[in-house]
Amino acid sequence: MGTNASGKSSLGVTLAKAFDGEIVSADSRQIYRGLDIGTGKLTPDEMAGVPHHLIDVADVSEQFFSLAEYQEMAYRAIDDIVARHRAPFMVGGTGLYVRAIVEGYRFETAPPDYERRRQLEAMEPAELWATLAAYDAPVAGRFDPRNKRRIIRAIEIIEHRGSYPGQIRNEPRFEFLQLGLTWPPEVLRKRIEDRLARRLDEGMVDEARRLMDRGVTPEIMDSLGLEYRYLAKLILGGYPDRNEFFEDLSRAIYRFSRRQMSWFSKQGAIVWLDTSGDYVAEATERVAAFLGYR
RNA sequence: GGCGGGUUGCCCGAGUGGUCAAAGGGAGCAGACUGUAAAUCUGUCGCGAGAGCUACGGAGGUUCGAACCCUCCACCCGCCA
Repeated sequence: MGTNASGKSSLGVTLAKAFDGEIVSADSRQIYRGLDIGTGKLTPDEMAGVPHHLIDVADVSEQFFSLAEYQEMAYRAIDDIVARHRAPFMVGGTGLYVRAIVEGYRFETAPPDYERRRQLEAMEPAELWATLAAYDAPVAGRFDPRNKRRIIRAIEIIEHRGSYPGQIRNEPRFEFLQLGLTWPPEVLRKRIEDRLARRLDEGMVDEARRLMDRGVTPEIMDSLGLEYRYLAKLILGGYPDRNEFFEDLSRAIYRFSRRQMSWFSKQGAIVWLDTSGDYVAEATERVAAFLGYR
């Protein structure tokens, strides 16, 4: 199995084609139907006959698509691919999704309680943290008092099962070859800007407008982050001109990709391809070796 | 030509005699994060290991002490002509 840490490109398709594989997307936004241009989904043509899984499997709504749901669906897809004697290729840059599969995260069964969350959400960070501390002071000490979202989840878990779990043992289910791509900062910037310009040409603004017309609220748009967050702001008149929008968004994407790097570079087993060389060839060799070809 | 306002660190912007290397924001850089992860959150941010050095348009001056007061110069901006 391979994973591509940054940039979609068609490396995944190329490899899947070469090794009789199928793709399992690890992209937290391509999960959603209707987010196409802004997430850079491949067109059927670009997929070149390679089956893609975990794309367009959820609707954008108030209820988020959780990591646990992702894991469950991904496991199912991978098992299915393997059962048909084909090779699964995970592709995508959502670090947490990749890790949940690669390391075999196990989750506390504490499903989100949207009602309760609304109440907690209304609290001030300090108050919220105090609530958690009242349940379990040592656990509260591990959380940043200002990070509401994570504290809310901790409270949710405690209220659901009575206590906060200690270290949960992972159960990796597969063996992985992990491949990653990186570029020098200036190159990365350039690629991001070019890609953004291309998406705009492809009608990204209209896509966002359509979503909003269809009832996706500005709050939800905002929670989707990056393109959709900034697009909503643009559509709602939050930008004096397109240039400022473009700069803001491309910077945000750049920052995000740095965060991705920060995440993946902790992933010890990842093989970073030399992007100044023929990385497609390098990737192909690595995969061949991993799969035991020659 | 006259009167008034302005010039602050990469950018925006606060600061009107000491506690100012200078609030705050942005950008940059680094990082955390096991049920929203393109999310959420944090640290750092003039140079130097340090003593210290360099900085608030420029040059002088007042003062024990100036980004803050005075003088001249430069540029920008309003109103009058």
